[in-house]
Amino acid sequence: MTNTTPRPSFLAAALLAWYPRHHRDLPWRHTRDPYAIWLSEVILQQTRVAQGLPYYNTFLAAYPTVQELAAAPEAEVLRYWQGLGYYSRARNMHHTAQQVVREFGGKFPSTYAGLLQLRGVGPYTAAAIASFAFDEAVAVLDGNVYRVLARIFGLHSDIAAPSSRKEFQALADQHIPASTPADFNQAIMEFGAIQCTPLKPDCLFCPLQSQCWAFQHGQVALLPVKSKAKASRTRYFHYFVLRHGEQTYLRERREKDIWQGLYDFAMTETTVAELPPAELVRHLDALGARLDTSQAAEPSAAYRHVLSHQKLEARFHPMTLAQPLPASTLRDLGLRAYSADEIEALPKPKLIANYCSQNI
DNA sequence: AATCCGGGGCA
DNA sequence: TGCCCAGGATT
Repeated sequence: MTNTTPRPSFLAAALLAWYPRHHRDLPWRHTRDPYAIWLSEVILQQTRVAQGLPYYNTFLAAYPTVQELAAAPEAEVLRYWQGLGYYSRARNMHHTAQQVVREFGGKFPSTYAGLLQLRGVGPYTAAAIASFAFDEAVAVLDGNVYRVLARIFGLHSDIAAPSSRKEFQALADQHIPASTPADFNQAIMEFGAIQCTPLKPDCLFCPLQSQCWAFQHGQVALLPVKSKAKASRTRYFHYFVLRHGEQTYLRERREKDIWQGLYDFAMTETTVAELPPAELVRHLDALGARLDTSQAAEPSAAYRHVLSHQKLEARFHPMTLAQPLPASTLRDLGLRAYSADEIEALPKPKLIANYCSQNI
């Protein structure tokens, strides 16, 4: 009888030897609870560990179980997510939590295919949960894995192109050991995050140096190949910070745009930096805003805020109202008056939270 | 296949 | 200040 257990590939063997000696001690590596693993993986989408770690702890303390997350109001969930960005992640998580509770009796699907059906769970997250929580042998493919594979095997396909996905996935699937899929997935991502970094990788002390195509060919800095994103557009936001007494008016952003579900002020947008004074007057008029004095409504300096795909330049026009805004305005624009404490509790974009912390 | 969706770290 | 990083949904 011959031994049919496949020998681990050089890649798996090297990574599995490297991992125990170098990995970081992170809280989600001490649990097999698919809920906690799911939370950590969604937070870590497009987010570094250092940035996501405090959110993970706070979020898990607020919602220790999927039932508690499902029962929470969406605005509260978004408030915990405030500052983390890509807010659809939080909205999708909330939706999925409710689905898991209602349809699956509070238990997560236990297979890659089942997990993939959940909103906000794509190939990466499904593979991560399936392997970490359920030991399914499905290889994760994140930015770290792309980089490690591209360098080790000298793959020059553009990793930004969806078509290269198959090629990298096939390679990863070929190397993941059926016996320890979770360790392999953790190891290859951690190796990319710590050793085989985007800039200045530690090739000198790399256990894979002798078998790394990029190192052997002096092309480490050239791999992976990744096409650049196109230049982003600039948008100019003009916010009307309307106050009456101790109250300030805000509204929930419902339109299909950035920051859906978060709160900001009444505003208008222009394609040039300046808002002509006549336009300002026209907008205030349309709001039915009766100002307290003939104040010149001096706008704030520009707050610049850079997203990956847009550059925002925001000016704030603080105004004191002589009377509350008319009910028709509140209805039409979705505005509501809030106290300072209530504003603190609302989920807001970083830009607005910054402004409020200095001015409200 | 292309585009949209935040924010932070580092040189 | 500019450059780099990184999954999923939508169209």
